[in-house]
Amino acid sequence: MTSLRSLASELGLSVTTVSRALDGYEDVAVATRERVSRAAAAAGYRPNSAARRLRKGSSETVALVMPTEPGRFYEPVFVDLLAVIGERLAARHYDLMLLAARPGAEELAAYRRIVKDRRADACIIVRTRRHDERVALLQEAGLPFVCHGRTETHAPYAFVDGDGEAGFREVTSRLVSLGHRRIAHLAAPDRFTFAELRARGWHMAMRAAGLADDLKLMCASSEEAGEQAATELLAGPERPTALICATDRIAIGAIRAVQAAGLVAGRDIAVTGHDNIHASRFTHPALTTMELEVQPVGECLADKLLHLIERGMPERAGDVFPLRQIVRASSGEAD
Amino acid sequence: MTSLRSLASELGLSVTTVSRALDGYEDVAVATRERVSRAAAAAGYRPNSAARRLRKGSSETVALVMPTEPGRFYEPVFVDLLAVIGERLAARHYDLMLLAARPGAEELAAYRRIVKDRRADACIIVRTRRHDERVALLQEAGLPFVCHGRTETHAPYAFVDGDGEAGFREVTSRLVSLGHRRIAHLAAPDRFTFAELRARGWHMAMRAAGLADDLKLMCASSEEAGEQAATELLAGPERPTALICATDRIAIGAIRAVQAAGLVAGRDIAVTGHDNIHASRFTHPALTTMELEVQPVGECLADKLLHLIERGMPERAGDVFPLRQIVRASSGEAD
DNA sequence: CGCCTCTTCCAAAACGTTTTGAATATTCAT
DNA sequence: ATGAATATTCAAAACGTTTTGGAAGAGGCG
Repeated sequence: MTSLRSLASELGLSVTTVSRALDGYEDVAVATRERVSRAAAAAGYRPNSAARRLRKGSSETVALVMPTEPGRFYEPVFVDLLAVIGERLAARHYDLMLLAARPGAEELAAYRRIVKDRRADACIIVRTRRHDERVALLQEAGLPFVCHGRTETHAPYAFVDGDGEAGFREVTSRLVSLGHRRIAHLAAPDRFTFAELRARGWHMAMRAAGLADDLKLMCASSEEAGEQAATELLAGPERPTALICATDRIAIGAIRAVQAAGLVAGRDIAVTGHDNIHASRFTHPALTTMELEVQPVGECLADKLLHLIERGMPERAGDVFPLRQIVRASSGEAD
Repeated sequence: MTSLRSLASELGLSVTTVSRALDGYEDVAVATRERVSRAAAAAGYRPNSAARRLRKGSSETVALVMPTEPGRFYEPVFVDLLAVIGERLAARHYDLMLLAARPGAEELAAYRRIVKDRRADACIIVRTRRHDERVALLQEAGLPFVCHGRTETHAPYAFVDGDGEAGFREVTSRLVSLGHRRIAHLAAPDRFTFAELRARGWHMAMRAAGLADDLKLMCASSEEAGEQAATELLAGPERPTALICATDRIAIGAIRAVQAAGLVAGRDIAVTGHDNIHASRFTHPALTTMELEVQPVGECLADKLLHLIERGMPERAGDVFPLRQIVRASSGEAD
């Protein structure tokens, strides 16, 4: 392990000069700077991170606390997101630290530790909620963070999100133009911002079409909850002809409910979801859904994070990405 | 942020004594030790990790390099595994660092950096291959590591794995006892150890039953590859009556191939997989498969890692966990 | 009392950087 | 030639911990 000192003695320079040369300071002669850079590159020198962190008081690390709800199902896309972010951060010599904590007290304690011990220079918040204590905590502590998803707060904050509202407006309008009139929405729990936004999209499209937007039921994002909620809607006085579901998991449950009612999804009743999870390709009929592309989102998130750490709040604090609509058989649009 | 120094001056002791008291050294009076512990607990003191790392020369970090093959599909279970491991490590004040790198040169470079800069005290190797350069590299470097999955090496090494061989023996025998005679195996690429082991299980069960074990095709672990390989087998001279697939993704493709051939999976042809991925519940018919429980595996892996770091190779270097068989309709066993 | 052993504590060094404040050359204007 | 300004370089301090190598005091023994 080459240290600054060995480099310095090898070059006949002081440690100070070598350090400043590598950091590109103006007060070291150009010739020296180049000589040092060459020697450092040749030796494969990388500053000792512990020493650097100790001295600078920063950790060159980004933390991500995973909310590990028991039995929670993670979309594979989450891993891809981690990969994209990790790669982007690594290119700038930042580490990605992963913590796991159950939402609630344990989760907040994890964030507090990060803040107090300065374990990380910034945080990534995922599965953002409408009223999010994590956001409040980090804002108060002044620790940079970027949300994957939006929250409701006064203070400006950085986020990256998919345009769920537009996405659900679009799918709703499509079904309206196919002749559907009783279009129901199976919403996710409204503590999550994404659930609120998707519901809003459906509401807006329904009103724009002059249709009643009261066929709405809220349920957890699981197949079981979706099946139960859909069953309830199908048994109601005004049976809907379409079920717009907040997530694919809910939609998969809804398809089962439709089958159980002796109906055929995609023919008698249109069903749509959101996420394009792997399973959505293999339901019967295959699920019409929409998805957020992971690569640009991950890169945007990482870039915002770096900007936030090194240069403060970026010009555009929040970025909303369009969703890609994926039309399959379950929505009865195929012809 | 309370430092050792502030604690010391508050207690009227030297920094040395406080440090040693907290580390439980014998050469500090019991009374003092307790007084210090109490004060530290009250102040919520945690040693500055950068300083600690710098001084001790260890990083108190475990690294996991994700192989990010382009378009690679991650099972959600991978995230759960991360969560379990992360939690277990956190309890012992170890951080989990996540790196992303494409298999090959980039991946090895990542490991080399970890070794050279001592970025981590240990590594976790996932998706272990039969001839694994990562294993060789870490063994040579003397950096502790635990594999998720097995490899082929002379030197002893630590691993945690599912008993794919027994699992595939079992499912094969079950089908034999149902009357199947031409049972094919759709194997995953044999550079992965798991593929080899699962194939071996199938081989052994077939031979034990006195059946020919030549109906075997290798393909990538994707729906497309599975479909193509199954189509080929189904078109062969001796059409198999059962397709034992190395992974659920292959099996899902196989089910499609069966349908495309005008046959019914679970009635005309039995299909089975491995992994119990989310989608396996929603194929038609639902897929018979097997799974490795993530909680005990993750905990075992983390414990091995900690043992390796702090006390060297554990008594039992490798642990093989039984697989849970999940019988659904696709194997025609349901009646 | 002198010597030794234990017990308990501590000052100082060390880990490898970055940063501060200053010293030493060099150049330029007068 | 002299002083000021500028361009380079560097020694030393600092970051907060752990570890080394004693020191001071208490107690026991001859």
